[in-house]
Amino acid sequence: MNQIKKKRHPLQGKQERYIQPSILLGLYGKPSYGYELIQNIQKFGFLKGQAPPGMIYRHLRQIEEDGLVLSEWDTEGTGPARRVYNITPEGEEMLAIWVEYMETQSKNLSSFIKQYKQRLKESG
Amino acid sequence: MNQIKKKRHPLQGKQERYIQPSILLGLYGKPSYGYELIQNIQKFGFLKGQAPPGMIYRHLRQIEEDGLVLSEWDTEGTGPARRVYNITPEGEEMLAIWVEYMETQSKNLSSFIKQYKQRLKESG
DNA sequence: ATATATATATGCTAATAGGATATATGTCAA
DNA sequence: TTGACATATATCCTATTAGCATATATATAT
Repeated sequence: MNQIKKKRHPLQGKQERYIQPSILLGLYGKPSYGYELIQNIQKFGFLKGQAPPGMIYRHLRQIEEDGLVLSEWDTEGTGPARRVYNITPEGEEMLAIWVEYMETQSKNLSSFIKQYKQRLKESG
Repeated sequence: MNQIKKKRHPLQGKQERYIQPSILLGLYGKPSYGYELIQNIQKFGFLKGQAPPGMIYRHLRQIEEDGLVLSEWDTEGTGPARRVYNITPEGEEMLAIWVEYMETQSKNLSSFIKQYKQRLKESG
């Protein structure tokens, strides 16, 4: 009966998974659709395993509502119809903002790790 | 009436703020207490401005329940009594796990940024 | 006396994630 | 030709977390 504890475990809980910028970068330069993005987005490494479909589709509809992407049905080709997304100029701006933020995070993380190792050495 | 939109804005919404590892590193090698940690934790750069007190105290009690820290009241000295926290061995282990995770995130972020800049150059 | 800094704590609401599940279409093999 | 499977999108419910306000109390400075 330690599921309760496990649920509270920080590294099993909510982590920054960068789903929105991953979707935007996945669409940058090349239109795509939910199912394909699910396969591609995990390559960025922020998700362990496959991206949960429900969340990807929710994100896609949300960012379309926010004007970051535009979709249209693609009934051509094989298989079920696909809702194909294109990034908008607003979406590209948002991606740039995300990248700025990620650069800051990356620097903060490096600095944090450095400080940790310093203190580890001192106490070791 | 665009508060609704603003609330949904990703970079104004939930970001990874690394409060738990920041508290743990803040206690690593040196006991401290809530009010002091609030001042110190912002130096890591993950929070814009001051850390929200309510969240810090909630985190502290949570991680004590999880066995990562131990507290005792310090009624000596000036001002109101302080609940002084010490990190436990379990807390140090958890911090090490956090740092591992943060190293991974840092690498993923660098890689993401690199891919973004590559595609920007191609389309530019 | 009273305003301010120090110090901890709780309550309420909104946002997000997790996970299951529903629905539908086309392909392929027995 | 039917049943299994891959493709593809979408929604529902609950648990977790964040955001923010506020309560409470003590010491210090004016």
